[in-house]
Amino acid sequence: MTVENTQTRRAELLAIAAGLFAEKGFKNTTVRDIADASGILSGSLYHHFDSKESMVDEILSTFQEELFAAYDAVLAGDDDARTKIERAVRLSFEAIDRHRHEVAIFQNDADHLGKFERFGYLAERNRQSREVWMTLLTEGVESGALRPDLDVELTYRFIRDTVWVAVRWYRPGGKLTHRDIADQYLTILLDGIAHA
Amino acid sequence: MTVENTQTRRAELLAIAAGLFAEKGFKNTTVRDIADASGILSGSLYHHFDSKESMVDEILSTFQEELFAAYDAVLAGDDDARTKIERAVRLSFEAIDRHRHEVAIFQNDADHLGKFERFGYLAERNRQSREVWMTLLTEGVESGALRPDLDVELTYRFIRDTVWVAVRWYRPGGKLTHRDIADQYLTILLDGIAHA
DNA sequence: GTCTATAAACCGATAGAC
DNA sequence: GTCTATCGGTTTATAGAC
Repeated sequence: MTVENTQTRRAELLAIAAGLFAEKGFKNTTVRDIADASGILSGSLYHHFDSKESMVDEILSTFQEELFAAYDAVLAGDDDARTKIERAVRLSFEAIDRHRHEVAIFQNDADHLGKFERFGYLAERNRQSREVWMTLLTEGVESGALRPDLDVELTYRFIRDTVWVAVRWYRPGGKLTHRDIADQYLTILLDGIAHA
Repeated sequence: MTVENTQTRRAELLAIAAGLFAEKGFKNTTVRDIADASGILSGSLYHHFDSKESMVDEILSTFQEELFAAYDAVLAGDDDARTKIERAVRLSFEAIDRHRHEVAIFQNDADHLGKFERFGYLAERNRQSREVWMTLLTEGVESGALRPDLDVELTYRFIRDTVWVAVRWYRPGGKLTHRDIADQYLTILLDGIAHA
């Protein structure tokens, strides 16, 4: 088998594993589940990967690398504060659309996995995410785009939670695109649901 | 042992189990974990409960009964639409404060448990919750309290998600009380974060 | 009401044939 | 690259002594 096909097979297996991890949880997914879904036996998986842990490791680290590169691009841009916040929110919903398995795994299992040394980068990424949002929100308040009496820390948690938790019900190909949902969420977040 | 003490012991064991289920997840908590934390051996737990499943069943059903009685009281009241929405939100944060283990278990494990017949009432409670919020929001739009162009279905999901997901970081005795958090969340939800 | 002891099933992972 | 076969450990749950 060529190098290309080997890497393709590896990616295929990881995609199958990601779907199962997202659906059932990491601990609740057995290597036999992954092997069954892949049409091979459990022992054969160990030709491709060291362990079940190394599979979820590769899934999460690859995703996080791509996600944070996108956040960095927003931060480095020269848009005003409000536009940057909008871009960061839209980017997150796009990640849910394109990588919903990875987002779901991160949401459901990162806390537990993060306790092990091997997954220390997950906690580091959490800090990095907090820094991105706190920077954007503080800039927003200082520039007058956001209400001056805002509790920035609480607002950060509010945005983080509301955005990522949408992975629980969002399905690509549904009535609303990820762009529609981002629009609606931004309207509520910025202007509220009360009648003006 | 008296009936009172027997029931007290049962409640003690359930409280210990709830804490572990909330922290590590239902599947990831072993009966040995529960027994260890209770100061007895795993076999002894089966004198009190049929199975691990029946423990989480009792924990969740008891909590849901109390929670939905509270929602019903809000619906049955004669407050205006906006006040009812505020009361329902505050009530949810109070539930997170008083029953955070139960809320966490519901958030993390209800989807998976709900697939089994025994836990069919979880899906039924979800429908009931949706009905409560859809009623409140529709009433809010029709009375002019909420923006007329609101996507009610999406707003329902937004509120549901944002409220319950707070159980991930809220800890009683922290800097902010559950009342403080409800106030801030309602301000953001109703009026947004943008500068007027 | 708790303990001792253990059954029966399931889990992650390995060794070696093909 | 996959299969056969299996090891060692863990899990839920049970039976019976105390």
